[in-house]
Amino acid sequence: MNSISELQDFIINGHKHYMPHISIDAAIFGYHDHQLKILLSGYKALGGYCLPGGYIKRTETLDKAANRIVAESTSLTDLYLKQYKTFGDPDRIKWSELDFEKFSKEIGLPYIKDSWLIDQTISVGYYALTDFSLVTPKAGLLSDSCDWFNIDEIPPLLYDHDQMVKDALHTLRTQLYYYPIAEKLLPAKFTLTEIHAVYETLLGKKLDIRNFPKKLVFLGLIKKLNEKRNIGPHRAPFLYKFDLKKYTKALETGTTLT
Amino acid sequence: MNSISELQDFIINGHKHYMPHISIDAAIFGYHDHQLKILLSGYKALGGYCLPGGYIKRTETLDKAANRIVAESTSLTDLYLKQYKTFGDPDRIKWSELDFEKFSKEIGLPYIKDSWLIDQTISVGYYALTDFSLVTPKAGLLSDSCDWFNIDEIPPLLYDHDQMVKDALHTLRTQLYYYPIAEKLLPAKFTLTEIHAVYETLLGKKLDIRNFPKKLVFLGLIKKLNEKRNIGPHRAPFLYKFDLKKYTKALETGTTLT
DNA sequence: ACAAAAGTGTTGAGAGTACACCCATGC
DNA sequence: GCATGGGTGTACTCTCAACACTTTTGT
Repeated sequence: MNSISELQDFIINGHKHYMPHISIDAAIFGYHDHQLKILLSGYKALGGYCLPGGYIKRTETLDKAANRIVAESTSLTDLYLKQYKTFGDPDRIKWSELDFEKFSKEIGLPYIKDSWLIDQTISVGYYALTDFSLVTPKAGLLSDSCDWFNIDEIPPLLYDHDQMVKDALHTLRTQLYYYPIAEKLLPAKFTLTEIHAVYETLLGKKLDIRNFPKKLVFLGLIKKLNEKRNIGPHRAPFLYKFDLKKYTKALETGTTLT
Repeated sequence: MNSISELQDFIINGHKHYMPHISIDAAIFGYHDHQLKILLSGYKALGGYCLPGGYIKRTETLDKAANRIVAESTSLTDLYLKQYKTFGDPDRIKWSELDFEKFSKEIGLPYIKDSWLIDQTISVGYYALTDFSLVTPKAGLLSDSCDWFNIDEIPPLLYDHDQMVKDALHTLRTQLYYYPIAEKLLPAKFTLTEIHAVYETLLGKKLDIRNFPKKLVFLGLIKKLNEKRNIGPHRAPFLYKFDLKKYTKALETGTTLT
């Protein structure tokens, strides 16, 4: 947690710089070596975990805000963040004055009436994917911790964040063949075995190793290079790279139907 | 436009019932007899057209708010409204105090300082499809008119609403084979010719009449019935109906990939 | 019998799926 | 020469796209 004075300023003056009632929550998935994790922020005062989130500055686009918010909990700056859904049920976040008073006490601040943080909040959901071994999570302004959790060992989350994770994962899996989501997970040049492991782990199922490269090359996602990597005692595998030109072209035209 | 007192109350007290900084804008597409239109609200004071929109009550879910807002400009209550994207660039709506003062003057109201309507607004985009011959558009609280426009005769819209329409239409077209979007356009039992015309018009291109029914039946969207309709001097066509069970099943499982 | 609309069948090309064996390398 | 991991090819099925003629019905 940051300094008390910084926090106090945020609570008192935040509405001058941030828009009230609207937040961004980010489902950051982390892959490494056959493992899929997700980044969760812990809030002692609230007694639970959430997706890392934050408010939108009045000068920012949504995408920029999402990037900044993620950078604040990960120090990552070039993620491929994608908006997937906006959540706005009136009971999704129930911060009453009472809760806020309690919260203020917990974090050792005087209770400030009519804070801009009170009241319901609509949240724009973003997701991204990164290599969790390269990330040192850090707590945000309001949160006490930020850590990687295995995707199938997620504790029950606060508010509607369970649903957010579920929707984000579903979107991620659906879009894995159409957007360069996995690009940040792999080195610029990678082997089939590596990307195969990524896709199997993300989708949570086995993919036939013989059909897999055919499909990806056919879709234009990856390109075979004329280089091999030396991996010691075994046959040297060919290297591949993402072919982002084709991705973006496909994005513009959209799905076409006869 | 509604009564001045109602409007004044909305401007002064709206923030008690509605959330500031967040709106919903709806791209309502209308089909009838080979024509595709879109519903636009006219604002004299702003000198232009927008998608019909509104604010979210503090007690509503987003979906409910979208339905209410649409009902306010169409009297339609059972649309299949779908959230497609949230728009939040800081310069997308530039209502400064000055603009608002001018607007107040135009509509014949005293200028109210620090209105909750000032300031930037993030907007959640929804779209839907209906039969425009069944709809009598009506102006909303703030707008002066509401009318159907042919899809290729849309005037340049205010703010970023051109982009909103473009994105909505793209989403609509992409999802036409996977969600029951067109269901409200056709009677419960319809002929191939009818649904064929709908799909051609919505997608803006010719669809081979011989392949078309094969595809729709294969996807499980429609089901052939054992009935015909008498259409006078011609061969009686078979009737079909939407098979919503399969739709919803497909929705839950999501796109699965090998 | 004719005008108007409905309906249908085949073929070739390309993508998806399932399946099992050989290759290269370092020790 | 063997252990380890890398890499590929074929056959079947299914979907997609392109294409034009026959059937029904009322007048």
